Amino acid sequence: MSLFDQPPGESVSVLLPSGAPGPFDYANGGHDLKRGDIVAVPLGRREVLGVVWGSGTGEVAPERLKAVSERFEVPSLPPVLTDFVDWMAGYVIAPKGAVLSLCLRGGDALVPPRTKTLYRRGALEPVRTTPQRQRSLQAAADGMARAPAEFAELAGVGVSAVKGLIEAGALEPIEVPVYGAPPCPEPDYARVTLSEAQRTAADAMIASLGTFSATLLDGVTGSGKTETYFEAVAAVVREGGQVLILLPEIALTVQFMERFEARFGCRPTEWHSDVKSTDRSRAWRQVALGDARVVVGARSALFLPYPDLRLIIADEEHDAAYKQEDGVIYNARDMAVMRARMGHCPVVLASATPSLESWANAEQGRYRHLTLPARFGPAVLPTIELVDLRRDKPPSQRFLSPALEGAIEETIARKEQALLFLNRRGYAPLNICQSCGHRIACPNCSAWLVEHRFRAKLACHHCGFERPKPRECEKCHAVNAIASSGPGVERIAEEVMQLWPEARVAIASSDVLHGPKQTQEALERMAEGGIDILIGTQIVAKGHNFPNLTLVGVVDADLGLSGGDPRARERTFQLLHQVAGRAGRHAKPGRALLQTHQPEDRLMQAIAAGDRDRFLKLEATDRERLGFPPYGRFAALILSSADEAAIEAYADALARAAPRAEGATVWGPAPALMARLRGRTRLRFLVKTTRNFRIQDFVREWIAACPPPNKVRLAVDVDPQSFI
DNA sequence: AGCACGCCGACT
DNA sequence: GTCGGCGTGCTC
Repeated sequence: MSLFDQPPGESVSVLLPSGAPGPFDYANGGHDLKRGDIVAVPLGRREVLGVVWGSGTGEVAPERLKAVSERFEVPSLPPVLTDFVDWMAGYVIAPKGAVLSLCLRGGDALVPPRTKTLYRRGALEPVRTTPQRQRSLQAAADGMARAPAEFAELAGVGVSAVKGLIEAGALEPIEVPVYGAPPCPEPDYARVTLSEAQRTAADAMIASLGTFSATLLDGVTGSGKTETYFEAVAAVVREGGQVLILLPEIALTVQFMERFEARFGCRPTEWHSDVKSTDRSRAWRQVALGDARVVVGARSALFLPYPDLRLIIADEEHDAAYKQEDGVIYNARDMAVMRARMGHCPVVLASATPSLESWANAEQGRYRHLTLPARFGPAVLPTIELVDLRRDKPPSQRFLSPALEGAIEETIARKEQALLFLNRRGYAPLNICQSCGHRIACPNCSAWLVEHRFRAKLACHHCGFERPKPRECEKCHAVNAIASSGPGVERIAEEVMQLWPEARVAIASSDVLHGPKQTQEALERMAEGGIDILIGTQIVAKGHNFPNLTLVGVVDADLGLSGGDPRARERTFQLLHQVAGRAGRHAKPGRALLQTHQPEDRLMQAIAAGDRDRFLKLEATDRERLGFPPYGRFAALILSSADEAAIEAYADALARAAPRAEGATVWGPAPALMARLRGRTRLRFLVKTTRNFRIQDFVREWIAACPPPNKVRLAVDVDPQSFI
């Protein structure tokens, strides 16, 4: 696949990573080109980047072809990556160019790196020798290339003595890139003692190297999943291959890097959208050259040009953040499985609360299932209790039940820490006029405006619209009648500060903490005991270890339970499990209180009983009965337009054009989850098919029969997160 | 994606 | 009389 049959002088097909269609044919311009080569080509009156994709299609007459203008002096995209782009574009139903663009986010990696001149021992002997020259040549005897000043220092001579040897040709210059290979992780840097279960799991992963397989590494928080898969990482590094470790979000990388360094003696190559452009281009190049041995990154790290990838790990595989929701819509965890398959290497999916898909795959034997049962070290699992809000009611306009309030009181009296979890930013999610019932909504989106009292604003969490809180109702003009309804983290903080004025209280949400660095700092402050009561959104749910945290209170465990979306239930379970697991991770026993209106729901029962598998089994049974994933397949078509008439006309046409096929059902058009977003109307079709149905072919055929008009944007979401 | 071409409103 | 709004269409 890497070489063409054609002699030079023939045409090549070039894929453009822009929104332009393509690929386009070009004359090869005298360059020796093969698939994966990165080139510059003329397009219209511009010069754009492209990647050679194959031999010319011949669709355009040879005399009308323009020629490739330049072949960049960078490593080509490896065949496995170009093949992966082809496959993925077909799977997610996106233009190939759009998928290719994910592979070329290497900043300025295409500009050859700057070089510096170093010197090493040359062939010539100096005509005259002096003691200084002697010592300098001794220093150079090891053959290493160094800067003149380094030789001078090493030999204890002046720089001019070294310059003399350069002049005489005894030291010869070589050009080296300003940055060389990154430090290589040392497989045996730190001594690790693994439990028997960890050892068994690690050995199984190591034994699987060299061919494709998928493994679910399943272990409760603190069971030592990371140490376990680090053993497989070490094995690959020992053999000289590359490893990719995917994390669902960049906030987790900060802590992960330190952990990796403690185990391997140096930091891995980091890759995510927050990595600055110089570092990006360096990383891209080091990966392409095979010098970067271990890459830790978010979704986009999957598209780096690894020439020798031998292991992929997707940590926290259940995390919804693996799903890219705009541009090319894909789930990086699923794509990682296919990337591993195409690269003939194993993929390890790690989680304490596996996604139902991965769990079912493991149950059915498609994935290897490695379980780490016990908590590692002295800690015990927290006891989880349900607080029935129907009986244990908070006082009016308050949100902490007497039971939770009492537990917090005891905790801070013992000088221990409490975490209150509420996955809702701001002060109040809704503002209602008490006189007429009017609710203040976003003018651009179908969403209520959320009150942010610290900033004294009402804000839309979807488009960024902001306004001050009005004194007068815009509908009935009643004055001072707008009441805040429901709690956000700010409101819980207010309640906590009233109840315990002397306690040190902090809020952790994305409004307060800007970026991974600030988040890390705040969570370190918590870990060091600088906070008594932390009130946080899901930002606090993951990854961090708080030794003195013994109480977790979930203010509203029912959030995400209404609406009947099975995936939302699954996510609620994962989040509650994760957040409850924050309590008592060290020597002190922990306790979690979940405030709920539906303690009899099997989700709540399973959480309280710590019976994850029973929950998964029951949910799986439901999904199987309904033909929902993983027992069936979904694809969503999302139409959006600023023009109401245009979108409705197109939705009608699409509905009429829907192909009929045994095993496929089309629902819609229905208002999308956010029926209005940023001033655009959104409608959604949902295709549901049986498990082995070729859903992509169905959707492609449908769209081809009825392409969207100019004013309407159509996005296809294969395997959507939401089933309703 | 860019960038041109083209066909209608308010300006020196 | 033109300058410029952005809808439509093309780029090998």
